[in-house]
Amino acid sequence: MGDDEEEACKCNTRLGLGIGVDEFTLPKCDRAKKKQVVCLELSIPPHMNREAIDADYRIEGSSSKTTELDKCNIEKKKFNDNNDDSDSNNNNNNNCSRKKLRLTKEQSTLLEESFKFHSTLNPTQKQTLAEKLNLLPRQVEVWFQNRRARTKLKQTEVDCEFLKKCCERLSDENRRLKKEVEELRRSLKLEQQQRQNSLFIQLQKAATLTMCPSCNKFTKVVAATTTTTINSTSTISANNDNKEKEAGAAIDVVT
DNA sequence: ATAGACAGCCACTTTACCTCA
DNA sequence: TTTGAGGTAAAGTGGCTGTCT
Repeated sequence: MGDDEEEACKCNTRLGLGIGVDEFTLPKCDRAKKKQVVCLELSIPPHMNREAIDADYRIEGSSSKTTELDKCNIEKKKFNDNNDDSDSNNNNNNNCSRKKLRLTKEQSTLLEESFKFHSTLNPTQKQTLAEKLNLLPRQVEVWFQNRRARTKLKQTEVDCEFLKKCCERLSDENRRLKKEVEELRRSLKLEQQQRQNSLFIQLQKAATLTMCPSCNKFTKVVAATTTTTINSTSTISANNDNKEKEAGAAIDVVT
């Protein structure tokens, strides 16, 4: 049992919450006793001191070309050198598997440039790029997948904005056309009303004329008392333009 | 022609890490 | 100085499709 393990047994700084027995998360001393515990693991792996963690968590900006995965492997190697126990090794693997890779600026730039050139990679290109960047081909592949997703998302946002603007423009146009239609309807209605009014007046005038069956002359009956005889050929014109004139004349006659 | 293995991609999700209030 | 929320990006997962045997 290593010193770290001993320390963990003496001073168990773990928070536990779980169901069943998790032998991997138990210190060896507890494992040996097969303690049944409920635990929430919140512990710093014994092989990682504070400096190691801090260094690992701040790769960006570092001039080192070493990747997280490499570091992980280094850590694994270190750990394996110090610990022969396979259970502890598994625990270490679990911790490393989800440590997040932070790409350096150089790596990001090179990946971006390759992406500009071709958004998908064939296996050879992937391998070459991975070697160039000191990354795993899988990491390059994942980066390209995520990059494609980001591009698509951005394009969707752009499209969405464009469609929104189109929609606004069409709504405005629709409102404008509706208004125009409404105005046209109103003026048409007014015109119709005016026509009806003038027709009505003409009809009224026509109703006041009677034709004498014997002499074929129109007689305008103004009132019960006064009548005037008008020559049909001269005063009744088919021409609508003259109707107003006639109406005026009729009024003169009436007086 | 068909079934199964496999690889690659995508959509969605999880997780580690960072920034900022 | 600490802390929690929210954002970002790497990585995990599952489904789909095309290719090969």
